[in-house]
Amino acid sequence: MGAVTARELARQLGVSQSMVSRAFSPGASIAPEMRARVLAAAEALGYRPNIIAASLSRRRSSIVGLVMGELANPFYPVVLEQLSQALQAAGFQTLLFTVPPGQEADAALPMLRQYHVDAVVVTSASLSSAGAAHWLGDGRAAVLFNRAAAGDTPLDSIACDNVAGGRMAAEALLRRGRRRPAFVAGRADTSTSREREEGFFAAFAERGLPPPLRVEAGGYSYGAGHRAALGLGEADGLFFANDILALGGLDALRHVLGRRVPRDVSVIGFDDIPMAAWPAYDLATLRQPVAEMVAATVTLLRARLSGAEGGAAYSERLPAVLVERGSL
Amino acid sequence: MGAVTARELARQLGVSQSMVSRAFSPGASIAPEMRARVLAAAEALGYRPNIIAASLSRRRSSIVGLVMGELANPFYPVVLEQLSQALQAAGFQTLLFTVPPGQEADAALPMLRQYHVDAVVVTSASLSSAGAAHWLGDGRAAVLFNRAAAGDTPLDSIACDNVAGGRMAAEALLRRGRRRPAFVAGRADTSTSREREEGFFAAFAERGLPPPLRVEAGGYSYGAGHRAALGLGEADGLFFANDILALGGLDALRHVLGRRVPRDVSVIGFDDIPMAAWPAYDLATLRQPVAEMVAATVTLLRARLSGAEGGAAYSERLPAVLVERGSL
DNA sequence: TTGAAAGCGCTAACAG
DNA sequence: CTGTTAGCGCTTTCAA
Repeated sequence: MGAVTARELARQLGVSQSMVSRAFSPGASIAPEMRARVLAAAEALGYRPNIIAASLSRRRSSIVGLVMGELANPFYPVVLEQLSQALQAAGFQTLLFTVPPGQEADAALPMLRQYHVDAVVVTSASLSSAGAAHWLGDGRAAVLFNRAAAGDTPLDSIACDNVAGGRMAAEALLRRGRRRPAFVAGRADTSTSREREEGFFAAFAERGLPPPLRVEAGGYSYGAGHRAALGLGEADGLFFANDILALGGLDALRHVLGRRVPRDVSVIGFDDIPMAAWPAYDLATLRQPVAEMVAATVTLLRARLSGAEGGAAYSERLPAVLVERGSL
Repeated sequence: MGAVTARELARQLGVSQSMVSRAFSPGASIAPEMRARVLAAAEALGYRPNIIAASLSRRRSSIVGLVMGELANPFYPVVLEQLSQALQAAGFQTLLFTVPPGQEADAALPMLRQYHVDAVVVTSASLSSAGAAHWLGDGRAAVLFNRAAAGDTPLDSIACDNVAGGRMAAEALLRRGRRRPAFVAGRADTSTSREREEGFFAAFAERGLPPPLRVEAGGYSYGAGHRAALGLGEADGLFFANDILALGGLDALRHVLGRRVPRDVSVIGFDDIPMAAWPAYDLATLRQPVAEMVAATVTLLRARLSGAEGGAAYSERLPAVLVERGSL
């Protein structure tokens, strides 16, 4: 380990080791010339502060834990990439934990604690109230991304306005003159599916129309969407809880049930994953504003980490955008 | 920070703090009863060793840096998920770095050094010789996943046998009686594309057949594959450097060029991403043995980290499997 | 087997 | 602005 330390560098410069530390600490009180001299020497010797040691001393790791499930849903790799890059840009590193789909993020918490991560972002998985309470009680930050906090759990959350999105899906189908709508739910334990369903059904109820059909796919996969669609032969307008389900449904409709889209049936999804735009699918959908959600998450994290501890849980809902494509 | 420390725990037990440390160190010399007593108390008080402190002291972080680009290619989320879970199971945590596609992993190295990660796994990006030398010179481990080391760089690498895979693609097309084959390359700077091409061309050359046509997509995306296929109107058998390119090509063939697959033209890809199996594509491909590659990577990492420093660079090539589907 | 003591490399008061 | 002095929480000799 040829790693040169601050002490070593200081010795060579004939200054105290503190000066090296200060040279690398943004707001520290150090003469500009001194800082320049130290940085130059550091550059020359290849010195870089040891973040592990700094973390121990500062009691702050600059590491954010990211808990993910469902990486198989193409929406999440996009989220992961953007989130990781935004965090990097904000000076955080990302410690990644993957949990099996449907399992709670709680399992990752002990590890996250041991690594003393500053904050945790949970996406495509949920955090139990107990887990959250334990975590927050420790003075750490936690943000749910694309998830709502369960019931009374006082957790920050950044997501898109799923209820409004569900309503927009309903309106789009109604504008196309669809009279026999149906909703394909994902897993009952995900807030996204529940909220989208809520908005979808509300739009029909408010117009005095009968409620749509409903089936539950039970998961978020192409195969689950495929199977779910098979039971919806008589519907003429299908709203799937997300795109990956919709793609599976679309193929079932066309290749198994022999129905034409959109002539016989309109299909609309949610997320706007890359595949939705492919010509083979050309799937209408509600686009989640991922970039804005990521930015909001990073902003929130910084506020929580620098600002006043506590404060009420913050929840932001960004609007989804209807993307009309050939399947509608 | 209510975090209880080893000293605190030791005080309550009336033992030395060293004993707490030993209780948590697998091979330490400590009486079984003592260990049990410590662990019980730890459990009761919610004590967990602070890994940051341990890392500083032990000069080993149990963190593996994972450098990725191209998360947009559906092959990599699968890799990421499996790799991260295998590493977790092996007692490592994953610090994730994403680099823009086409950029070298070198940019992440300084950060990785600062965090004193034990090893780095690079996938869907490459590591320059200079970067690798610098890294390895420091006594750390590095493994390329799904990449070959460039030229003389002495880097460990785990990948599938791309050359043999390319050959299998050629043979599959020949068995279908295709006479005007073409290869769609990805980026020239990726070893995967070059090796698959090599095997593909070799198969024709060995049979005294004229070399296939060749175009370069210039990247790994659906759109790049789509564009590349447009210039291949006269070919009757297309081998794409990977599946995501092939899917784009398939759509261009069918929806733009109006050619029927496989009647007019056979298409074959590489990787076996989930979408390849979807009915809308039903793409023949060469499946990479991801699980085996991941296992080999973890095994190699453990050997490098515990075993003798140095030793020659190790390179393992696992066989790809031909998956025949409707596009062939 | 156990305890004492010396760090790991850095940050953060506290004086000057 | 700069140097000195304590630690951060754990691992690891070295004696006992």
